[in-house]
Amino acid sequence: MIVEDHDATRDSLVAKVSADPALNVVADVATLAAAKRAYERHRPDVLLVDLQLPDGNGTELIGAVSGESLTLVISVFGDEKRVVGAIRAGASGYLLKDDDAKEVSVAIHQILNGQSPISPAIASHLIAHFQKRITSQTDVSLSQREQDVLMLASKGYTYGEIAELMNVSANTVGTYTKRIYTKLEVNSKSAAVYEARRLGLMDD
Amino acid sequence: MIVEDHDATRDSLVAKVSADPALNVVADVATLAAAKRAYERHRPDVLLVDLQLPDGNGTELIGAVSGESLTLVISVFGDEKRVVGAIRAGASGYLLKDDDAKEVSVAIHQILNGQSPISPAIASHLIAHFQKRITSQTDVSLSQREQDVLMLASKGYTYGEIAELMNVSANTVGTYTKRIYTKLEVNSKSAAVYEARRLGLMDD
DNA sequence: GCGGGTGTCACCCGAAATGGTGACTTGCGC
DNA sequence: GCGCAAGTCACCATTTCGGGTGACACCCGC
Repeated sequence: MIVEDHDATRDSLVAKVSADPALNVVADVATLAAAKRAYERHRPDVLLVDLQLPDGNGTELIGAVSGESLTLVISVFGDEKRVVGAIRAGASGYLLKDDDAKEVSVAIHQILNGQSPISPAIASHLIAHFQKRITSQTDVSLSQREQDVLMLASKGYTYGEIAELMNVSANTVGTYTKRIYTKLEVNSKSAAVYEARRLGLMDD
Repeated sequence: MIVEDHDATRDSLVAKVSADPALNVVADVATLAAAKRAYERHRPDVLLVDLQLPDGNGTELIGAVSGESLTLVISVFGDEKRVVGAIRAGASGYLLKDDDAKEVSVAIHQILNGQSPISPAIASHLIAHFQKRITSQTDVSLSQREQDVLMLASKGYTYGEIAELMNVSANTVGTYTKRIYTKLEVNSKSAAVYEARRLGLMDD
């Protein structure tokens, strides 16, 4: 199914997909509302969706069908917000319109095979998200025991419970905790957990 | 600079890159140790690196040069651990050897332009990481005020301070906090922060 | 219109955390 | 061998939190 408001582009997509004997276009629509109706009727395996629609945002549609159908975003826009939003919502691929849309049918097959076709210009945003914490890292590091304490604290254990789990005294846990606070420049467990995660200091 | 232990593959890469008049191979090596030496001597703009090297892991090299040079992984392996590790370490692109390595020079140019060429089979792992929380989400949701409280709590503010910042009474903050605990099934601020982040309930 | 979620506030108490200080040992680097 | 990070423990005062209970008002959906 194809969701794209620009008539010429939509027709072009329909043509490209139809050209592949293994693929079948069950519906092509221009608005979010029409897309929702058509989706219920046809339940397509894969949706090609444009993010910018006259009556709403394609991301919404992606979120709605996520888990039921696969979606491939085809957009002219490649800003970080849109990209991350679409991926978060459940998109399996993201192609820039001019860039790679020539080979839509290839991309569709890739998606059906569990792969994720992504234009290089788009992928850089995803990667940036992954690396954000790492690159902006300060030179703090937590010792093993400190990490252990933080990990357990983040799960809601009290000093006493952590002490038992680590086989040390509760006072020791207190000492570690204070050292963590000093290193991370915070003064509470919650802030420590937040900072540690933000800085990528916890191995999840 | 090219880091690849398999002779034939390395030669092939060198040939492909050299064929592009805009690119210049300053060094091609087969081991991690040689790579480190060559890196210091040449300081290349871009490194093509294989993850599997006889004397160590390519990810290590990526981490070492991260911030100074750009790296493109070219590997036969596409398992999640390796992919995420390499990206985390700072790689800007990741191509599967057979899959897309034909167009290495194109990929290098993309990288130099701030883009990130990634094989579809690889990208799916990154995307999976992004969506992990979303797909496995339970149906909890926090109200606006609850999110506000959590956000401030995660920065280390006490009930009293949060109350001031939100212009409500400290008791109210306590109420919100307890409601958060109930929803997330936790019983401390740190666990709440941890859970909320894990579930993607906080907009960072 | 009733129930439920949300927003708001209050009081109470015991448990827990925070903050400060001090101290001993081990191991590693210079 | 000295210094410093790390691991270990202790004591103490003050603050904060967690959990329980109760209350009232608003708004939205069924």
